[in-house]
Amino acid sequence: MPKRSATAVAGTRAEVLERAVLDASVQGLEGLTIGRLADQLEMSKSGLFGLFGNKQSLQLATMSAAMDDFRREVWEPVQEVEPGLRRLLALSDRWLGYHERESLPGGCFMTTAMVEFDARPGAVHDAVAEVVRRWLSLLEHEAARAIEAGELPSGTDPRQVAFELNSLASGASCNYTLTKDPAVFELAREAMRRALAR
Amino acid sequence: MPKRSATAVAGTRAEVLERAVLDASVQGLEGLTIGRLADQLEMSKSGLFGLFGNKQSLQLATMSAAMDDFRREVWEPVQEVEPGLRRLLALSDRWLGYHERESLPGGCFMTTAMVEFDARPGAVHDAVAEVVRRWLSLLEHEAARAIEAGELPSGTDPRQVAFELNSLASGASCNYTLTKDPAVFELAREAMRRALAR
DNA sequence: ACTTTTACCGCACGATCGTTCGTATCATAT
DNA sequence: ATATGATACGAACGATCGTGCGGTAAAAGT
Repeated sequence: MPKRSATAVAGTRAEVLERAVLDASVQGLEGLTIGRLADQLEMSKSGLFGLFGNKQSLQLATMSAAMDDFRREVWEPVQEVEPGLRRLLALSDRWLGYHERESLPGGCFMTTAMVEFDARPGAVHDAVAEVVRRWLSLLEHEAARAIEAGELPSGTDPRQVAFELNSLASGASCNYTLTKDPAVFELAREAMRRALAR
Repeated sequence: MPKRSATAVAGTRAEVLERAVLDASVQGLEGLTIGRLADQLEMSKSGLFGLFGNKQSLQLATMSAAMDDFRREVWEPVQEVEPGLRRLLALSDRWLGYHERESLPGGCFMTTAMVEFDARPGAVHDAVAEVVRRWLSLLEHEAARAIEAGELPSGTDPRQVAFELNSLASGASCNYTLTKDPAVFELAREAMRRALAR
């Protein structure tokens, strides 16, 4: 006797992924375990397994879900701010806020996945690399608009801006998760402001 | 029949830890496996296990060994540079150089351990937190000397400097390990110089 | 009303994990 | 020469991992 109707499939998948994102942010994508996940959701291992086919697909889907959440919570809200410097400032603030309110118990998901798979070949590595590349591209693009508009000195390297903002936000998140000292967010806010005020 | 004399015990331990550091930089401290380590070193699982008593001790010893290497390769060489700004600049350069020459296949060990254990309670978490705290303290102390000497504007927050340098170096290492694009080190060098030239 | 598909389950598999135990060999001290 | 402690070994343990198989009940299609 199935616990859910056929029309609730997508619902089940979403529930699993929601839980998986929380789990993986703490234990890592490799530390994700089908058995533990099934226990937490009070469903069978094989049932959960069948939803994804293999662990790697679960890992990829989990990362995808985490990225969706990040995009929804951080990127999309600042799309109403005018492009360029203003948007980068708003983004920095919202980005840090996302980590500050502990949206994920294990801190920045992208950083966790990146550090975990940066030196391991495979499909997950490639997916992580692509996600990071795209995110940095977005930041670069926005920085480029700010430069065009004269809001940043001409000659500024957009990659430079993107790298600095990303490193600072990532560093803040890790540091906070480790120490639970919210003061790092003020340090990061200040540093990101300075990176955007040359 | 033992393969090594009793006086070579410390040598065996050192060999194991050397290998463990390389392994853990890629697989993480949790991904470290006694069996795999034993295979690589062509010794028995139980023999290797006995050297440490339990896995957690192996993890702690491995991190300690990695930190020793980092201190030897990065921190100690710049002790001959005069304290303050000059030393911070030399440190930044040497720090990035350490990662640039791929001293560890998995990139920055401290970052790997930090991201892996930041949200998991236990002895390893506490050890990582202590290592990070001490490293940031060193950076802060050096920044404070630079401020005293007037090499950085008075009113500068040493914690701010330490946080920025650490985030940038860490970000550069992760990014490089993921993409193998050495250009990120130039971005990091530039950013660290700017963080030290206010 | 009957078939097919979907969604899930229980069970079991081989592999690998950390760990324990008993034992054999060497270095050293007596 | 003998006893002792350190070092490393092989074998085995219970647990847990990802995964495959066969079945069952509900939903969907006809």
